Amino acid sequence: MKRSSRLSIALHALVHLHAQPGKQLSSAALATCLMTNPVVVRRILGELREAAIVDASKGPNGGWTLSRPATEITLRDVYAALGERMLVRTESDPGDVTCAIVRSVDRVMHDFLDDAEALLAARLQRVRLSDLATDALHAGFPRLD
Amino acid sequence: MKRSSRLSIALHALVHLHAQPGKQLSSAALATCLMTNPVVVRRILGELREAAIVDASKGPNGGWTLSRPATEITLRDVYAALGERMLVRTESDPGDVTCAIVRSVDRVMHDFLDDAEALLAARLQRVRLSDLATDALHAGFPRLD
DNA sequence: CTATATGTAACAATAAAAGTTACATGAAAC
DNA sequence: GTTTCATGTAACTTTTATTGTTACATATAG
Repeated sequence: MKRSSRLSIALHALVHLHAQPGKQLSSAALATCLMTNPVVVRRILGELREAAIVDASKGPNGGWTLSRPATEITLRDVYAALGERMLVRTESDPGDVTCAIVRSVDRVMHDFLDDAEALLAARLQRVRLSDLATDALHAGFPRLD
Repeated sequence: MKRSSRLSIALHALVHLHAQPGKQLSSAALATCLMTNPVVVRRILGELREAAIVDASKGPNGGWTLSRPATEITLRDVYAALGERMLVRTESDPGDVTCAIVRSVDRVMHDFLDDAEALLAARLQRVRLSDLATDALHAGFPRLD
């Protein structure tokens, strides 16, 4: 599989959970839907559980459910829960930081990326999980601007 | 070395070129500064050459120079020349696109990232190479907002 | 012609991400 | 209580992307 599909997998799983409200979906069942491994599902949803986005229950008929309505889950919540950076951080060689130019480049890029990251987060916050689910049927999607 | 340091290396090299105007710096010399390999320098600067940001000349006393003043080179130019995506594209399993949910997630994320990418490019355009170079000496840096 | 630079292909090494196996833990059903 | 079926997690393997390296062709100044 390609790089950084975690967010994609997470969203896909969440939409599946939303599509079957009240039902507990097991990691194995989700793994089949997502064409991946149950452990991968547990790893990713485990992070969402810590962020109180989903709940997990063990034992027979156990599995995953949404902790709250899909209208109250934004993509920012999911993004933050995964602790990922959507922005690729540009990094210099650690042995290279004695050079003033390198430090300057790093500092400027760091500031820029922090700034951009906040901007992205604000935009992600405008998209709700329910928007995603709706979009699976209709083409309409809230404009970002 | 860490992931995606190409932009960082490119900027570092460009500032070095700017710091010694008129002088031709060889890939080997730059590689020493950047703590990397001459071939890596050639690969990266080669892309900048195609974008008419730097010039290369062969033979003795050959090397790299800026094609135009550092005040006329923006970070967007460099970024675009490298053909990189600062935003990590979220990708789904190719065998999975028959699922309406996956396609929906992919479409929404694709739209979102395109949108965000344009936003980032606009911001990068405000930063000139000369700003970076100046920053290597002074702490002042143009505010982004 | 020679020395020295870029240009590039081919390959090796490294690092990050995902996939897999194995097993411990917990909760419901009987 | 014991059986069953789920999550939780550690350890390891596989895969992929990136970077580093070697080798050599090409061009150019002197």
